[in-house]
Amino acid sequence: MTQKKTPDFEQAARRAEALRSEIAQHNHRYYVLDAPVVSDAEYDRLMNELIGIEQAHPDLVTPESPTQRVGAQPLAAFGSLRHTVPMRSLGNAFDPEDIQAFDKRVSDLLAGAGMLAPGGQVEYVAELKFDGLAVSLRYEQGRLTRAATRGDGQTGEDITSNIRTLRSVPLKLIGRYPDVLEVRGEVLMNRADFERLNQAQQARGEKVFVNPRNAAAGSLRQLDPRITATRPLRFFAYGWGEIRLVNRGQVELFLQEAGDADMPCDTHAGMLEWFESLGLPVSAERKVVRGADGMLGFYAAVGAGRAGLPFDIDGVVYKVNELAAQEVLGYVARAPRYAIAHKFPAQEETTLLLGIDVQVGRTGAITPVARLKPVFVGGVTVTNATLHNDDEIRRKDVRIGDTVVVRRAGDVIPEIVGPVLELRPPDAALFVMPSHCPVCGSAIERPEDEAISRCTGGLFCAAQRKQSLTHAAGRKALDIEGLGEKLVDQLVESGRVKSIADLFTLTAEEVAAYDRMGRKSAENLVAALEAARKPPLGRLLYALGIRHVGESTARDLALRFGSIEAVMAADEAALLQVNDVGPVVAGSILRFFAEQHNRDVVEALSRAGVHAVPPEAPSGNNQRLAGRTLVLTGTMPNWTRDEATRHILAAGGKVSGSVSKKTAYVVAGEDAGSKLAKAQELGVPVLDEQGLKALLDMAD
DNA sequence: CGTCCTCGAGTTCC
DNA sequence: CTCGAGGACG
Repeated sequence: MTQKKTPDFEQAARRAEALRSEIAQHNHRYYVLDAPVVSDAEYDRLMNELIGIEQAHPDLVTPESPTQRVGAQPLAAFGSLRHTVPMRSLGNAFDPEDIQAFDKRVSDLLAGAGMLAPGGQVEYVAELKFDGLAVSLRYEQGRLTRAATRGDGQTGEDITSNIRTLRSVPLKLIGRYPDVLEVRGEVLMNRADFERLNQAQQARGEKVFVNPRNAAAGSLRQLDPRITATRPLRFFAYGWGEIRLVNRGQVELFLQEAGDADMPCDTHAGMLEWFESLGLPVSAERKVVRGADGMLGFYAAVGAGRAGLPFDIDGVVYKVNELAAQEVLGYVARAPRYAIAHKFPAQEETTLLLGIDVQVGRTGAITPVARLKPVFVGGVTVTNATLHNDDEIRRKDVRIGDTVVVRRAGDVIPEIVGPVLELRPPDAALFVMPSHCPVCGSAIERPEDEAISRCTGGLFCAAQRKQSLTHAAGRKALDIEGLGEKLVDQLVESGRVKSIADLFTLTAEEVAAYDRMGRKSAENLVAALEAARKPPLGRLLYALGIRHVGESTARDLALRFGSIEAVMAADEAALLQVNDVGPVVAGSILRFFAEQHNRDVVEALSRAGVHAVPPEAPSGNNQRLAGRTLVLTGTMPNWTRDEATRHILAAGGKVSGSVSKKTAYVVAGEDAGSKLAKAQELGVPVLDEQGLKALLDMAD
């Protein structure tokens, strides 16, 4: 084989060029238009063919070849790059009033400049505000030459070789591109890709990322572009810095002369379309709107569809559409006057972890609780967050003094997501589980195979005594209204109340003597106690707080045994007959009633006039739900969850908390959550309140 | 013995 | 709501 095969070489060159253009087109279709026309396998085949040709003819390799995305060697450090046009930040708005004020300011200024007819409405482009990293890409003669992070707005880090690995970023523009184009946009990661990346990181024992934003930032700040190449990063263009247009090859024009006939467009919306025609990815979630109402409408629509987006956003952005109008409005300090960011209430914030205290639960469970520097997140101020247990703290690697990310996800309960390691002070302290209960001084033990540490003090521990009283007074137990935490504290500390039974000997006079208790509330409490003297047996059993006996098991025990004496007399074999009672639960019940002080409480309750009502045998008429399990989710228009539960139980059905194949129906109300999705996934029939009533033959 | 289902327990803020 | 773990079932 000789090398002098000119026709061969030319054929290879043509083929290589054709392949590059085809691969670039597929990239464009896949990453920009989101409409691929070839399979991954076919794409790989094209790529492999190109690699083959380039290996045979190294002269044919060009910097824009898709094989060269990961060409550069690892860097020792990032260089810095100065932005020719600064990357500015935007003013922030949080309320509708802020937006109305913004619209008024813009309208007044434009009307003053004669650019808006009296009473006319300003046109804006509304876009998403991505929760990623702002970057600037510089194209010269259509070729990607430089890429930089935002940095301080004047100077950023040179991340050119990392940006080149993003397949959604074209290495070469298509169509009628200008001499120089600086594109501003955002690099981000889809939530699903972020989850997958973290799983892989964990499996390899490498550090996991706190959120998609941090993952994107970490990926972009890799000194080795080969690592960046493996990370699923996306890019969206939304603005520009320097633009140099060539007018018949001679005259240089800058954006500051927008409105000039040689600009390819005279609106922001037109500019975004132009970007698309150059092969740059632009988010389709954008809209031209008019006035404050138009902006707020977009905000509401995006807010409603937010969970359905594949990536995180922290709000929306409005920009005056006319470029000439933007120019008139100009800048104030560092932010443009023609644009504003309308932020969603943050769902994640960072704050300082001041300390970790422990709480003692009803069963003695010791729960570490994070004390946080108060932080406003998702509409409320958060100061505490549970850390669950030792393992959890170690898994998340949070230390006292850390700056931590706090989240209030879909639900209400705040959660510590993880520490921001870059901000960890050198003296950050590890949490140490105390060896003795902070309340009663008893030893804290953690069984070999369990995650929870427990105070061994039992009811000797004031904390456990208080918690068990609160539990017994709860809505699902004896339902004693007016017995709040403050009063329980006082009753226990004064020694007046040692067990549930003592509650029923309280008089209004006595209660009124305690702090913050008026005559009236004391009487209300005594009345509530009176009403609680005839609880259904299941509720009384639940109120006792036997380990592993919850609401549902207590009800099953009541159904089988009919009286508390019968439960106390039952042996293991008898207990095992009950639904959901196995050796562990049976052992727990036997041990509970073997304790003399627990038998004493039952006895004292009876003397205080508390007599449980045996459960009615299921009434024969209307047992249409017998043996069926239903799951409730969301808020129903008329019934509360408890009411619906009662009706279902009365019809012989069961209510469970989780959806599975065995679930007969899911009853979904307003704001139904993940359970509805699960039901649809498993093909479980879904009812609304009307449907449930029809099922119960109670339709109104 | 393994897998799936369900129950229990703990939790924040207003 | 979510996690962990006990129980039921194949």
